[in-house]
Amino acid sequence: MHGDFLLGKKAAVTGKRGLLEDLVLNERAQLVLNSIIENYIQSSEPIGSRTLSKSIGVTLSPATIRNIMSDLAELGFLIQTHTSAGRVPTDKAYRFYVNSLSTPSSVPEQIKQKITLVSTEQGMQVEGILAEAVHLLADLTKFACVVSTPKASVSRLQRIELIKISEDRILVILVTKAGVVRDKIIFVKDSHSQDFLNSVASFLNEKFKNHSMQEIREKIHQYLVDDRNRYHDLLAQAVRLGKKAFELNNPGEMLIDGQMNLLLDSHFHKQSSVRSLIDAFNQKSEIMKILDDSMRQKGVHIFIGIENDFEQLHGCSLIMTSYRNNQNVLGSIGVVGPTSMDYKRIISIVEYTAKILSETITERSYD
Amino acid sequence: MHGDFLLGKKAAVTGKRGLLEDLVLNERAQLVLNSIIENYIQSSEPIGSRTLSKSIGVTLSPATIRNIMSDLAELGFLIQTHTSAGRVPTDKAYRFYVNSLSTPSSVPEQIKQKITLVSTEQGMQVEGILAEAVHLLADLTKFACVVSTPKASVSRLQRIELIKISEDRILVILVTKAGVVRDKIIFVKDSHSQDFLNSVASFLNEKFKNHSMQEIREKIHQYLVDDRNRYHDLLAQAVRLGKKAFELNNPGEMLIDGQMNLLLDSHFHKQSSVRSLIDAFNQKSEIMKILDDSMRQKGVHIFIGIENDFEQLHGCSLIMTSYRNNQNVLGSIGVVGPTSMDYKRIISIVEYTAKILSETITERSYD
DNA sequence: TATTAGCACTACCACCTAATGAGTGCTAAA
DNA sequence: TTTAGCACTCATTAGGTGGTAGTGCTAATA
Repeated sequence: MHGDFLLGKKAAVTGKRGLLEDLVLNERAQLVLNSIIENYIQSSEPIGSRTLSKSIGVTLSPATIRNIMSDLAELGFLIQTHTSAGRVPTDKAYRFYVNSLSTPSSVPEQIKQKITLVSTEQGMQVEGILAEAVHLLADLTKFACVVSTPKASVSRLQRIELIKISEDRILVILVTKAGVVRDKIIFVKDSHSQDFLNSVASFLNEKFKNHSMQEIREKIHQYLVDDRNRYHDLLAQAVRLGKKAFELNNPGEMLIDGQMNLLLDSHFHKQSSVRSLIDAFNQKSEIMKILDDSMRQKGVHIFIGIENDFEQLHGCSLIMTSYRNNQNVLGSIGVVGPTSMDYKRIISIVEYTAKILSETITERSYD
Repeated sequence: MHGDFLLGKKAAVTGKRGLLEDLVLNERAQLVLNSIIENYIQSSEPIGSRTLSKSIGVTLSPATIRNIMSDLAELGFLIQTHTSAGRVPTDKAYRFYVNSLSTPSSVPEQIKQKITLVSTEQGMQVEGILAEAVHLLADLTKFACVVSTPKASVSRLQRIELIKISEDRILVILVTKAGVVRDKIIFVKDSHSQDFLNSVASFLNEKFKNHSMQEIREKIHQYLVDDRNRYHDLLAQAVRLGKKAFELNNPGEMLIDGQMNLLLDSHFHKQSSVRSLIDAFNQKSEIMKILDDSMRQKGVHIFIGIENDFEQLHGCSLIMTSYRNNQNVLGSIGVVGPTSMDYKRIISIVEYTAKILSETITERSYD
């Protein structure tokens, strides 16, 4: 293969190729590639050999650069839109570039200040804080941003209240450790007195405080199948009401902001891609999956182009990370933008926003 | 003035002109105007005399139609984008057209069925129902749709609960007659026992049930300034907590859906107008004003072009109406689209959706 | 052997031109 | 009062041109 000589020593010695992680380009090729990528991120226009030979630090003639570019193209890092056009980085190139970003660049003071503004208001609830965070992120990045609300199943119970609202309706209030208040109304056949509901509530509080909703549901299920509990009246009723109360019927929600930013972005101006983008954002469940995935991992999670599982977002890159209260992961927040986004900048902003968001929520939590 | 002969008898006799309401065009002019508008709504392209002479029912030569069109243009109903282009209706024309729509067209069965689907799920809260309604509306109309959540100040109290969450935090739950549950956390200096909070809550419930939040705030204010109450301890504390609890800190919210639809619409494809549209939707307070306005009036409220007070929406038409629980107006819902929208269709859909929305919410209310 | 200069070639782009066609207004005839 | 006819306007389209930014290849150079 032609491009072989571009491979750095490590790869040349071990002979490993094809696996991206092991692929090491020689210094000059790397310089050229990075330079192309950074130029393209700036200009959004195909980069030619002459342009590059000027903007690059080292003195290399256009012809030399052409040779290098040609090899990089052969290795799949660059493509041409047409014969006589400059080169454009591929997803593979971005991946290489992002992997080579060692030191996470720090957020400029000016932007830090903007982010610190999040939710100074005391009365603000968690949902409000999330909305503000995602709005801020959209504003700073000029891309679409998403945040998932704290997962009901993993949140831990701080307090439950049962309030009789009418003969057949009971208002259930769940307060989680993270400070999220969820309310829902359950319908019952038999009327219960408020006093009775209070006993049930304090029973549930005592038994289940600090447990996750998931655990609670499992325990309730055990009670239900255990015959011995059948004759204990309060217990039986409590369990029956508790089952309804802890049934989660909201499938986990997410907030989106700045979708419109994407439509303005020149990269998505082709009619077709706009359509599918809109569809993508209407299909929240798919995006939710990606958010869920990045909850399970530490640090910032980057999906470039086709690396995410949602086909309609294959033309985008996603930068996702989780937010926490203390050490408990609650949900994730991130950015959806063109593959040619300014990764350094966006990654640092997402990271910092998530950090501030975590701190703000932790302050308000009951742990 | 040239166009005088187009005026119908009523106007010609009374001599009233200039006021749009009194302006009556003769039958043929009206036919031509309506035909132009309906054609334009369909095609979004300037209508020429020849095209019209074919599509119009009556046999009129292009030349005759040209004469009529020329007069209509002079009266301000039509404009030309350039000399040799066909004619396009003005805002004034749409207003005339909408005013002349006497019988509200009925919603096709097929669409009715779709709308009936709203919120069959029992556990759904009011906010969820609103979200579904606005999403449905956006889907059916393919425009941007907005709905305001029930105004806190006019909603009437069904029940208040105070729950001690930590030494300095109290969770306040407000349930309104319309079935809306609002929760917020208030911070207090002195710790209170749950028992005490219960007494305060039952005092507040007794005193204020069925009163609007606005009234309640006023009454609490009276208590506060009345010296006689100063020595009654429970009362004084109750009032103090109540003041905090009923302070409304959410400025009234709104849900938006289908903004992206507008950006796809050919009418907004000029770069400049897209920008300002996006800005418009980010500035929710202005749209909120319009929604508030249309709460105060009965029936469907139509703003054509510059008729609304928000300059950035001067290129749009808005179809707004209120939704209710029983007879109490809670908020409003509507559509934002191009001035050349299919008024008949959109009006009927908005009307019907609001009707179904009202019914659904009424079913769940406590009145 | 690696680099570079030179050259032929390609394809987009911006510009111009001419032809087309859908529209108008005006006038005179029906 | 209506309409046919005609001259005119102007957006749109297609074809043609030159310029430009890029390429690949080859031969000369360091």
